[in-house]
Amino acid sequence: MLCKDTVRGNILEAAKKRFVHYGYAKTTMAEIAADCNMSPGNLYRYFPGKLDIAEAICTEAGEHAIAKLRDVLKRPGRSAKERLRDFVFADMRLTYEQIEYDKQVFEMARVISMERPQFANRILALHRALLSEILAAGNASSEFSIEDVVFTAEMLQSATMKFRYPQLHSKLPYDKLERELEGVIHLVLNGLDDGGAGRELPRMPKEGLKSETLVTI
Amino acid sequence: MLCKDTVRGNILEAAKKRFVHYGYAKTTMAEIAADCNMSPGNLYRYFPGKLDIAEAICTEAGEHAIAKLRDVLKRPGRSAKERLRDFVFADMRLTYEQIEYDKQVFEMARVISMERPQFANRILALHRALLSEILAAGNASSEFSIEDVVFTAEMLQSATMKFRYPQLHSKLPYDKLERELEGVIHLVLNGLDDGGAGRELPRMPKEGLKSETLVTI
DNA sequence: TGTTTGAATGTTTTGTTGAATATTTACCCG
DNA sequence: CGGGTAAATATTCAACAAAACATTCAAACA
Repeated sequence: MLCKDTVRGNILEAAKKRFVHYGYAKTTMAEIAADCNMSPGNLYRYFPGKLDIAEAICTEAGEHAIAKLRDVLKRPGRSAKERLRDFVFADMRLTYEQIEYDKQVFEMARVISMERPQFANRILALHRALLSEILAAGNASSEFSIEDVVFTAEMLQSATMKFRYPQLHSKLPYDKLERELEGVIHLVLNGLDDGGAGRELPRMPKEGLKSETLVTI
Repeated sequence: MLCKDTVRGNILEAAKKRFVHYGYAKTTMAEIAADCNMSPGNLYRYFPGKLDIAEAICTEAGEHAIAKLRDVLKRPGRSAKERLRDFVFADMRLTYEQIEYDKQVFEMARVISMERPQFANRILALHRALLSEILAAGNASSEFSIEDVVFTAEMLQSATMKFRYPQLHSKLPYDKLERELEGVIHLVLNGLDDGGAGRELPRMPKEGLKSETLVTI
């Protein structure tokens, strides 16, 4: 959590409250300063600008989410494949809930990834590291025999990107997303040879799905 | 091609020239009409509105692209897996070139998918049908044993969406995209068991790639 | 009667201006 | 000096007027 003891932490706390409640754009530096009993100018002694305050908040939140995902992997007695499924589904649910929960967080995230492309990269790198861990564990248990774990993790991240950036699938409701992720992860885990995505999946009724599988850009 | 003999085809030709050269927004109905030696009002006898002209043009272009992809599948002596690779790579190259080639086409496509969600769905359905053909052929040759071809085609489309909607990967240069598609399609064709994405791929030097695999939203 | 026109209409875009707000700077205090 | 302020400046935003435009329609045409 953001430490309230330091001036810097104090600022972050105050800003976070405002950003989450009123949104990034609707929050002024003057307001944040007032909440901290200081003048607007003084904020610039602690952060280069407004965006950097938001970035610090989001970094903290992102790392917190990664920590949660790490917890998911701690569950004992799961095979590597099961862990991989656990992971991607937990991941999708986390981000989806985050977005649903409030639009303000979403706004912040969008602004930051627009203005600071490197921000998302840092979070993605952490995420990729977890994927690598899963794959490496699968190698260790002889469940997989993956030559280049890091590269494969990158590819997995690529294949499931759609389920982690809800901006990209705005129009798809959660149940359809879940169905797609189920199919994709099955393809990845088993390949096409063993019956494709269709076998042994908990299937949904099919009518009405075809024409709505769209990512509306 | 858009037939220049009919009034309707004439309008489409004129509009296409303007849209491609000046962009959708910067083209006025009056200009299109002037190019066809008619008054603006008369355009509405042939199309409900400006957007419908653009939609007709894009539908034609989309079907043309699908036809090209169909040609790719005609190449003899390829296994089903090879055909699948051929297909997705040709597809990516086609759309990428289209976008690179000029921003105006891109603008049109975006406007249409915003205002006419069903438009993209129709093209996606055609695309999915081709995927189904490939899978069915693979079943016929015993290369695959896919139970539900249509569902699996949907999943494949989902997994490779990123490579077909360049909006989503704006920041990735073509060679990196190709590398990712290579990895993803390998995962899908062979699953994780046989060495993951890393084996037997024409690999690139790895430095500098990690932190740029980002979809900047 | 089937086409075309071009002015009329209402909507969208564009341009402008003043106010809000982010950021900087010069200055104070202990 | 570290820690702060408050006024000065630069940028962004919002409201509103003007212009451009898509669309409509009554009239002309053939």
